[in-house]
Amino acid sequence: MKHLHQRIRDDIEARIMSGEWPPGHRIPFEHELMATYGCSRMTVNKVLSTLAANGLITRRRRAGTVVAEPSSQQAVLQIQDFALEAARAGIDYRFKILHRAVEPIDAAAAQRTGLPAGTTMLCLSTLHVMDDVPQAFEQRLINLATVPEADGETFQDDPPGTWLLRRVPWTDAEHIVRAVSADSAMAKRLRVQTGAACLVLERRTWQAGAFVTEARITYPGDRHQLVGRFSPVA
Amino acid sequence: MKHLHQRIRDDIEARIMSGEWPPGHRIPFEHELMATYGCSRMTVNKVLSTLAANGLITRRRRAGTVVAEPSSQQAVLQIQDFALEAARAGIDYRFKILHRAVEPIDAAAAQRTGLPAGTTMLCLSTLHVMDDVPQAFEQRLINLATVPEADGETFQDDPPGTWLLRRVPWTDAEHIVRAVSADSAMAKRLRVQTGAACLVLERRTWQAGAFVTEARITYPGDRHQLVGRFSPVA
DNA sequence: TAGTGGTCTAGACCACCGC
DNA sequence: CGGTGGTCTAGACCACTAG
Repeated sequence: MKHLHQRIRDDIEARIMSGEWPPGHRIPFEHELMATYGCSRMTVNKVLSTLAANGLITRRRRAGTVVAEPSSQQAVLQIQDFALEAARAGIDYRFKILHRAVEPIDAAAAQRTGLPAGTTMLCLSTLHVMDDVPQAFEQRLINLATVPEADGETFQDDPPGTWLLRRVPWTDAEHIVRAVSADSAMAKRLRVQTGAACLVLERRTWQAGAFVTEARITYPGDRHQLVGRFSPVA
Repeated sequence: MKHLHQRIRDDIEARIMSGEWPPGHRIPFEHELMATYGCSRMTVNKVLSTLAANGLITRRRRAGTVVAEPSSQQAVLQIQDFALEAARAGIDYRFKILHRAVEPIDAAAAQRTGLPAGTTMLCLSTLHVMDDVPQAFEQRLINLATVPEADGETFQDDPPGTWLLRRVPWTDAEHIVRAVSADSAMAKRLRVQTGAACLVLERRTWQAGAFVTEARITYPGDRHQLVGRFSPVA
């Protein structure tokens, strides 16, 4: 192995993963690991801090370090950027803004976003098309109080999601994934049968507590899936 | 602020989040930050390493450190544990193993798991019921080569997923989320109309390269959604 | 090749908290 | 109270790579 802290980390991880050190098992103190691996305390500390940050172990002063209980399951899903995806696959990608308005939000949207009803937002409906096949329908709200420059933006080059991602850093996000049947309007837009199963991804983002945007993206169920790969340890 | 590295990190994060340092902006060198904050290089390095691990900045030797381009979007979804969820809500939860067999896997499963066709696995079909309403149908494969003790397990107290999570640590996982229409058999099991939109979550886990389990969980679309909250910065 | 980040040392002091 | 982890220092050498 190349680096000392890597060797130590791999070693400890292996013991935990193999079950040799089950949840609740006390891990050697830092000074013991120092002696074991013949290194300084900083090196040991870095390893253990990393493992703790990753949730593999729990550390408490005086009590020492123990193997953590397996955490609740999480799924990390990549949400594809259409333009990027298409470019990589050599596929033609286009998007079309079907609707654009600056409107006060309704009561339901107010509740979802935590903003007072009547707050005006930029409302956009966008259809994403690849090789002339509709791939997703996106309904988006953009908070003009947080992103005033969106008002004058024409979204000619980049779709709203990409444009926002490049411009506005976000600090918090909320995601909801659901399955719904397409109503007739959605079916027409996505060119599927009425009642066909669709995947709906809702995503709301905030920047330091200020609401930025909400996107509700509807994918035809037979054309899209969300995929994720995840390791509990970095 | 309490700790020096916290102050430094908050400071840099604030500059990035506010847009003062946009993507691509060169961050001061470590020795410059040392002087700015009057601390040692280790402290600065720890901060920048953390930020890099969180994807906020990109570091390259000789080239220096720059603010990272906003990463591709990710959704982190919590996958609920039925028993836990139900207990918290004071709802009755039960599960029923509908099918159990040790069988060689078919070609499709072999491809998904990366194992040779014909490998024998424990195959379980479980229905999850809350207050007498079916909430999910789970089809699971368990690799007996990795988890031999599953063979003798009756799954009387805990459903297979919970049992596995408690016993087998995992190092890698793959998730796929799709929307499908219920066929007649699934509709009957979940007590929905044939053709109703269902959310399907596929999850495959490995332990240090060895396949552990595959779960395909089908939720009625009108009864379930996956929810996640996420912050890009730890 | 020079300058950057990556790693590591051998100390130190402190905050916390279980005994 | 004493031992643990949390943080920090002032150095050092090394690996990588842009110029």
